[in-house]
Order: sequence, then structure tokens, then C-alpha cells
Amino acid sequence: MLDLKYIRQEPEKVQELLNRRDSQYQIQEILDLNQKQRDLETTRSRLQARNNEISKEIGQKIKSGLSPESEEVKNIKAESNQIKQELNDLEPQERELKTQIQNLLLSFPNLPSETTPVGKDDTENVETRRWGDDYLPDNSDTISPHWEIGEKLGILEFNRAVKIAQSRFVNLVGMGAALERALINFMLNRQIAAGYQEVMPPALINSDSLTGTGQLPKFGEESFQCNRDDLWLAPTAEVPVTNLYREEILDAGQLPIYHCSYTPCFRREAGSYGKDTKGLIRLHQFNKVELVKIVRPENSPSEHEALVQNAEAILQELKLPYRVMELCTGDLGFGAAKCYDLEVWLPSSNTYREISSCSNFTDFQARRANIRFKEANQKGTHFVHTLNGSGLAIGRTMAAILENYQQPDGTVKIPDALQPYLGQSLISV
RNA sequence: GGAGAGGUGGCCGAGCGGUCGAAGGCGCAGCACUGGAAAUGCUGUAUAGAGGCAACUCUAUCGAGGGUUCGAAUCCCUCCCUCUCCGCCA
Repeated sequence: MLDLKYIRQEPEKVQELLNRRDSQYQIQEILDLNQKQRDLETTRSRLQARNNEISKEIGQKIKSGLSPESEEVKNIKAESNQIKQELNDLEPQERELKTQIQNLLLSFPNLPSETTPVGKDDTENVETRRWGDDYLPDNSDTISPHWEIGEKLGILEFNRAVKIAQSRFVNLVGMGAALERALINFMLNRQIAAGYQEVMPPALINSDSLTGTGQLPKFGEESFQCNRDDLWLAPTAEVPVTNLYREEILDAGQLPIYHCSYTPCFRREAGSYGKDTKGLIRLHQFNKVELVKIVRPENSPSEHEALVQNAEAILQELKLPYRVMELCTGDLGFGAAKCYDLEVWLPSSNTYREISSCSNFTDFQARRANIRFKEANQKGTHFVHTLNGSGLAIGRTMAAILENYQQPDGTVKIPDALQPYLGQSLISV
């Protein structure tokens, strides 16, 4: 959520930054509504002040022996009743304006960082660096897509998953399940060693939490909802983990907070019919190790760079070729001010595919979720900055391994770093 | 699921219609005392919004929302959450 005060102070600047994303976001309506609302607030609080005075006056008169039924008291009550009527008229108006402003603010995306490249869509994202060219497989022309090799090896079952759920689900069998588990453990151990504290939050989360991180109100159709309860299946650990601190005032000394978290993630993938219909790339349910940081505002840019490195370190240890893309303003997620995507090489389709998305949300989520910190011995509070990134998506990592480590004989080698976790070096039929 | 108890400031805890943003204590900060500290004493110590250059002023907030009243932390209604006992259950 944007800061209303800041919009008021720097309207041109805010509008200019929003325009870098999309011209549909116009702040003028918010400014107009806010002006009306503040005028009403001033009038209303004056009336309330007068009413408070009257109540005190009545209290004093009764205490000094005057009857509550006396003419004098009755007259003052009449004035108060008069004011109450005016208030009954004003209050709903003000409340309505506040709701309108709040809804508008919730529907506005974050301001892009000054450093975010300007562009209209994903074609204008900027490649920042590329790693692992030496590890590109040299037998690309004979490599099968991961779903084919996975089914041949008997470790991925898509048809049976469809039978028990629907399309876009997978059943992992034998070494498939073991590899998933190994990847989770490997990634968690590495991120714990890098300083992140592990958490395992609930998979079902409430609407307030989804609003806090920005999925609601605009993107409700992307998540699975439990229709009998105010609960949703978490689309990413970002939501429960960031919201652990919702409505909290942290001591400055507690910052920075670093969490890593393995969770299943559930997404409806509405609007992606026909896209990535095969394999592990786009499923309704997938596993992910997520990194979440809660930091002081002035540190968020450097914390962001460090978080990207933590995610990259996993790919490097697995020796999977990847590139780092910085998203342009037109492709930036709703709450992000700046975002890097890590894209892993998938030889069967001859492309890089997103395997991690690392964003700095600045104070956007902190404002919605009301996560603040307090400096010792100082008055007032400040909003924290929140960041998160995948470290990494497990299913897509498995897809990348099945393809990049595929041998001409149809077996799949296991990356060195993963062998201790799996207890073997090769998957074969 | 059934029965009961309860949700007050950073924490503990009083207040149960009147000047209460809320006694008292703990904690924390400043000052005094001290060679220094402890102990002690004094003072201060919530959040948000609006107005003002500022000092500051006003408003709201005692789980949330509504109601009664000139006036609600206190009374009434609805909801949420926590705890205890019973049942069921991985």
C-alpha cells in the first residue's frame, strides 16, 4: 500500500513512477477524496470536542447537586442531542470516503524503484548476468523433456495424479519422491547455514494475511479458497511467513529477521490454460523453499542483492546453468519495487525458465500488514521493509536436473552436492 | 461437538455509568545521591489521524463491530480469539 501522506506531498513524483508501470493508475481521485475526507474530519472532531465538553459539564452539575431532571440540565442535553444529529449525518459520509480511499489504495501497486529499468512487458526485462555456460549439456539434441524421462524412469506419474485430483498435479514415486525430499533438505540446510532461521507455518491462511502481502483483494482468483471458512491454501510461503509479524511493533534490535521455509504452494493458475500443460513447470501444487527478510528500510537494497546471491548459490552448487533477469517496470509484480528472476536452463525446450523470483517490496507489504519497528528510546515507529525470494522452487529444480543431468542411455546423474542427501549418484530404471 | 471462564497500556493487574488514555506494580529512560555501582528518591514513559512553522491543540482507540445514554473500559446485542473440563481424533 502506498503512503497517503507521501502521495499528498509528492503527487507528481508518485504519478510519474506509477506511469512507468502503467498509465491506468491515476492518483487524482485519491487526492480529491482525501481532501473531502479531511475537511469532514475537521468538522466532525470539532463537534465531538464540543459534545465531550457538554458531557463533562453535565457530570459536574449533577455532582454539585443539580437534578438530572432540572431545566438547566435538560437544556444542555438538548444541545448535545442537536450535535449528535449532525454527527449522525457526517459520520457515515466520512466512513464511506475512508473506505473508498482505502479500497483505491489497496488496488494500487507499489512504486517501482528508481533503479528498475523502464519497459512495457517481459520482452524488455534486462539480463544482468549469466552463470554456468561450462555446464550446458553437450547432448542437447538427444535430450528428452523431463516429463518423458521422468515417466520412463517411473519416478513421475501424471495420469494417476489426474485420477485422484485433476490435471496439473503430479505423483512422485520412489526415487522421484526421494529426490524431492533431498532437494528440500539440501536447500534448507544451505539457507540455514547462510543465516536464515527455518519456520514451518500453516498451509491454510486467512484473508487478512493475503491482504497483508498483496494477493488480496485483486488476485483472489489465483488462490484456492475454502468456502466454509475464511481460509485459503497458501500460494507461497511469502504469505504466512511475512504475516507472522503482522500487526507487530518489533524492537529495532530484532532486525534483520531472516527466515527460510519449506512449504507446499497452491495456485489455481487461472488464465494459463494451455500453457506448460506438461511436466513439472506449472502445477496447482508444488513445493518450494522460500526466503523471507524483514529489514530496516535503509538496508533493503543491499539485503535484496544478498538474497539473490543466496538463491543463486543453490543453482551454482547444483551446477545448473542460469541467468539473472531484472524485471522491467511493466513486468514487475504488484507489490515489488524491484525484482530479479533467476532462470534455469531447460535444454529440452532450449530456453531459460524462471526458477526463483526475488523481490524487494520496500514498505508496501509492511504498510498493509502493519509491520513496524521501534528504535529504543525514540518516540514513534517506522515501517520495516520486506523482501522474499524462492530458494528455490523444488519441482522446477527437479525438472532442470532431469534434463541437464540426463545421460544418452536414459539414466540421470545426481549432482554431486545432492548425492549425500539422496544416497546415490544415478537414477536408472 | 457439549459445558464453563476470560480478553484492559511493553508486561502484571485494578476499575464495572461521569471529568479514565485509564489506579498500583514491574520494566524502561532521564535527573539526584555515589569515587563508581547497587539500593533509594524525583520526573517521564502508548498508537493512529487531523490542524499548526513550532511549542502545542483536537479526535479516536480498554479483542472487533453495532446499540442504549448528555456521557460507556464499565450496560445490551452480534462476531472473533484464548483458556479449562468432557467427548472425538492423527
